[in-house]
Order: sequence, then structure tokens, then C-alpha cells
Amino acid sequence: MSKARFAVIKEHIIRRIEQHQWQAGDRVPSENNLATEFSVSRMTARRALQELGEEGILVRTQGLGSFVADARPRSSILEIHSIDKEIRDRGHVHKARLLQLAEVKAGRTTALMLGLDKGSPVYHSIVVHHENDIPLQYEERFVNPRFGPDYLQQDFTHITPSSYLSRISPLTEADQTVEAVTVSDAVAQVLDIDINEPCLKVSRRTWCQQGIVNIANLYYPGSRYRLGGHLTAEV
Amino acid sequence: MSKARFAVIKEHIIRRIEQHQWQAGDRVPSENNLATEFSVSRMTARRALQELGEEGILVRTQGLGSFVADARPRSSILEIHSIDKEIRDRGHVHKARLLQLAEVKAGRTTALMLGLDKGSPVYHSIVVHHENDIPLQYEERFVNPRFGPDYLQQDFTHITPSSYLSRISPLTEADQTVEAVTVSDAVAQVLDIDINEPCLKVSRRTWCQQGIVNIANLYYPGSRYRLGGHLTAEV
DNA sequence: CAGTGGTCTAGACCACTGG
DNA sequence: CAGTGGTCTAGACCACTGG
Repeated sequence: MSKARFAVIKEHIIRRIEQHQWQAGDRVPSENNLATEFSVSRMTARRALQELGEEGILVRTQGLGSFVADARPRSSILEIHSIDKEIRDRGHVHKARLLQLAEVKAGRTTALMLGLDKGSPVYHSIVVHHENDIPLQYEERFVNPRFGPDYLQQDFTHITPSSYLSRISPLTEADQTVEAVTVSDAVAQVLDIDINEPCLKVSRRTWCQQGIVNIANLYYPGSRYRLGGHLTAEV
Repeated sequence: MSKARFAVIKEHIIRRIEQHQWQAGDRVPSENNLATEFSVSRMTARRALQELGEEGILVRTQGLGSFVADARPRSSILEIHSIDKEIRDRGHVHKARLLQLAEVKAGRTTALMLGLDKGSPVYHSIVVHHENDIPLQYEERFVNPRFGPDYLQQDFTHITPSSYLSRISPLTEADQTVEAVTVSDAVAQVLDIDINEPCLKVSRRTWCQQGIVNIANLYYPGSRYRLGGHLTAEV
């Protein structure tokens, strides 16, 4: 059986949006235009636009038209997300820039949080993740060498620290806090934001079976990111 | 302007279900039956059933009919944190200050998010929650009158809006997004923070069995609050 | 004003389900 | 088979938006 005609129109519109021929805020053809173009009745063209509206892909306003919705990234709070996958899932280009990768001596707080002695060697990395060349996440990590022995030898422009770590020691638990903060001049500069722009700070500590793997501080410009989640009451 | 005819049919069906005249699993009248009964075209009757299907109130099967969906469990697992309890659990004093409580006409976005028509009456409240006399949360809500008919008569200095709502219509689902933002002068003033202070904004939309109950925007000064969570890997 | 989306009609043909 | 929902047409009138 062939595809429904309204579905064909939906796919056509989605394709245009995915290929960036129609950007967020652009007006898409009206019901009448689509009806003519696809040789269908207005009701059929309407259904395509209607459903895209319900799916949050378009925003429709009587008297004005239908517009490509602003697609601000969302991710689930409940999942330990991998930033590169998240970006690629949106059909965008992920690039990572490595700012720091070295062994350092654990300070008091870091040592405490990792369950190590003060002054123990830990691996420290700073990576900035870009979505279509726009900085989206400033990622700083302190890694327990025991659970990521080859951390310093990785190429973090091609694999994310998080992917590497979870591959060699599967996560069993995580602690997470989310705050609104402003960032230091240095961080603001690499994120390419104003010094006063509020940022989401996600601080995460992950465990594997044998102990604490790492602590991560993730900073997202408030204007470019939000955390999202959907909760359902189960049985 | 009068109510759309498909909306009238929807309400009729919902009323039957709420009054337990139609139980879970019962078959509701077919598109043709409703069209005859309400003297509308089949397309209009269809739309009513269609939307109720999308809302999870009916389950429709080609060749069989439309049936009242299984009542989802009414657990309060979805005890989305109650701010007063949280504060008292810390051994501190909770006080609520009511800034606004009125019926307003839903704007375009509000109506859209609540699944109502633009201009429909909705209840609007603004409450500021204090922990030991320090403002901790600015809480703004838009409530669907259908699920909180006596909302305007409550004393929100003694019961939180959230408690009231979840008591009269148990939550089944929620959507939530978390952002870092700055707030308007007015909000900054009642929160007693600097205009540049980053705030956590939690936007939440809650569902009960029959539809969307309310949307809430919660603002916390970044310096006074963080969201925390502990995650465990399943299986 | 012309153009947009919102609602609605009275038909039609189809795929699917149960008896 | 008769009845159900799924898709679609070619019209109609309306409320709303901008110019």
C-alpha cells in the first residue's frame, strides 16, 4: 500500500528543514500553496501542517502562517547523555576542542570527592564541545587514574571523555546537581558568551562497580541549552 | 464565539467517562453514530474521537471501534517535590507570600500549552516561597479550571498550589525543562537578588488522567538553590 | 484589503475486523 | 457480510493578521 498523501507532504517539509533550506523562523508554504503544489485538497495539505504543528516542528498562527519552530536542544535529565550523540541526533555537526589534558595533583576538594588522598595524581581534562561550530558545552573532568589508565593517551577530538570512560568501566551510579551560575572570564571566552550570561552547571560524579570513576563539571550557555525530561507514573 | 462542535462532542464523551457511565474498555459510539446524534458531518465527529485518541483517553482500532482507555494507575509516585516539605525537612521555616491569584484569559502560548483555546479563562497565581524569610522560589502557575475549579478560593499561604492540585487530580505525567536564565526586574525584586544573578528556571507541565492540569514556571536564585539527583543504572 | 489558518459539510473509496 | 476507522475531495464560511 502506498504512503498517505499527507504523509508525503510532511516528509517533504521535514526534509527541507533537515537540509537547512528552511531555517527556524522561516515561513513554510501555506495550506493553499501546498494543496496546489501537491495536487491535493486543502484538507489534506492542512493535515500535514497540523500534525507537524502538534509535533512541535512547526508553529502555526492564524492569519500569519506556519513557521519552522525554534529547535532548542533538549536532553533527558535521567540519562547520562553523550553530548556528541545528542548533537548528531539533531542532524548537526559535533566538534570537540581539547584545551587541557594532563596529570595533576588532586586538591583537597577534588581528592575528597574522588575518595583519594590529597595530592594523589589525577587526570584532568578540559574539552569544549561545539554544535555546528557554536560552543555548547565546556567540560572539565577529574579522573581517577585507576579507572581510566590510558586517559592521557586518548584523542578527545574523536572520542568523548565520557564515551571512553564508560567503555572501560561501565557506570553503575551517578550523582548529579544542576545549578545556574555565571562563569569565569576564561570560560566565558571559550564559550563565546557575555560574562553575565547565566549558564547551566551540571556537576556529576560517576561510579563503576569498584569505586568513583570521575567528577565532571559541565557548563552550558543558558541561551543555547536546556535540560528536559518526561516523567510518567508507572504502575 | 461559540464552542467548536467537535469540542462539544469531546466534552460530552469526557463527561460520560468521568461520571463512570462509560468504563474502561467500553466501546463509545462510532463516528457515524456521533455524527447522527450531534447532527454533524462524520469528519467533525471523527475529529472528536481522533483527538481523544491522541490524548490517551480513547483507544481506536480500525474495524472494531473506539474504546475507553484503561485507567492508568493513580499512584503519587510522581510526587514532584513539594517546596514547603523540602524546606521543613531541612528544619527551616517555610512561608509563602501570595502576589497574584486571578482568572485571566489564556494568551496564545499558554492556551497552546494547556490544550485550551486562546482566550479561554485560566487561573493564574504567583506565589513566592521563603526559607527562613529568604526568598527561595518564585512560582507562577496557569491552571486549567477544569482540573482545579476552586483554585481561586484556596489560601495559598497555607497550602501550596501544587499540593492542592495533586490532591484533587492525581498526576500521571509531567514534562520538565531546566534552564539557566536571568529574570525581570520585578521578579528580581521579590526574590531580593541582583538583576544579573543567574537563576534556575524549571518549567513543568503536569497531566492527570483527563488532560493537562497546569503549567508552572519556577525560578530559583542560582546562589540559593541547586537541583540534585542520584541515578542508578538499571538492570 | 488579500492571505492565513480554523471549522465544517456531504459526499467518496478504502482496509480492516468480527460474525 | 455490515460496521468500523483511515484517507481524501471540493467546496464553504469564519476569525484573524498585516499592509
